[in-house]
Amino acid sequence: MPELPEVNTFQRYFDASALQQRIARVDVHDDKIIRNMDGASFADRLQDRSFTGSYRRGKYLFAHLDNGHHVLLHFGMTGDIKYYEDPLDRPRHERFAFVFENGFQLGFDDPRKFARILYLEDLQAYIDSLPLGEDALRISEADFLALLQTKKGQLKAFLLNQQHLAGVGNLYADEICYQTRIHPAARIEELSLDEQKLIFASMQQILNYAVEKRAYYKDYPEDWLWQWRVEGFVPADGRGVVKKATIAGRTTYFLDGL
DNA sequence: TGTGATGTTGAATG
DNA sequence: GCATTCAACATCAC
Repeated sequence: MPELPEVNTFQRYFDASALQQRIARVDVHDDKIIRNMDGASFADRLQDRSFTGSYRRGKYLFAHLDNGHHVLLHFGMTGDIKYYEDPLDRPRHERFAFVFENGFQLGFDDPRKFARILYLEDLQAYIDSLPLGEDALRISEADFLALLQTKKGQLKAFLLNQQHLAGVGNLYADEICYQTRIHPAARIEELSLDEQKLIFASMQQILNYAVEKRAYYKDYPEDWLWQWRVEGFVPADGRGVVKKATIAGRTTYFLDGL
């Protein structure tokens, strides 16, 4: 699930549950997703610390610690967090959990283990090392248009590239193409200025709406592609037919025959 | 049983 | 240096 709106929802959940509490210990069941140290070291670094805030950029959530360091939570394809007290509520694929002194814990669940957890002493150095583009909901229209001028290639590849723009993933990229009625394989160097502005406006509208709905997709409008990712679907305006193909290396549902 | 899945990275190629 | 393609990562669900 985790694209920008989902990670935004995780952030709100994290802020509402995990801040300003002493971490009594960290239980690490599987340290595969902790990428820059082993589980014991990670637990050692976090013990007796507390989280004081968080910062999200794209799909990256940085948890701020009271010593000025950060913990990166990147959810990969299947990451999730759950705050609970009863051990019976432990997520099935919990890889580690921050155990707070109030008896509750924040478990990090991740069946596929594609998540990336890092203990960071220098947040900015890490972001610079990626490098990570501006957040898709914080970039200005002027900067977005200027960025587009410097790139070429397929629209969907651009939207998915986190170095250019951070936060849009496979499903929201398809949603943007669907709602703008611009083909995901369109070459960005051939888009008109109006089309470029339309993409920006649509991206803002879609991501803001999803954030507002806390990424609860069942509340998404019927005229979104979201629940119609099925070949053969014809939108209400009768423009095109939904087709499935691989574009920019990812499974893509798009309107064919525009 | 085989296939594909909301992400990222690194290697190879053009 | 860019853009593109593909394999790899690991597990589950259909």
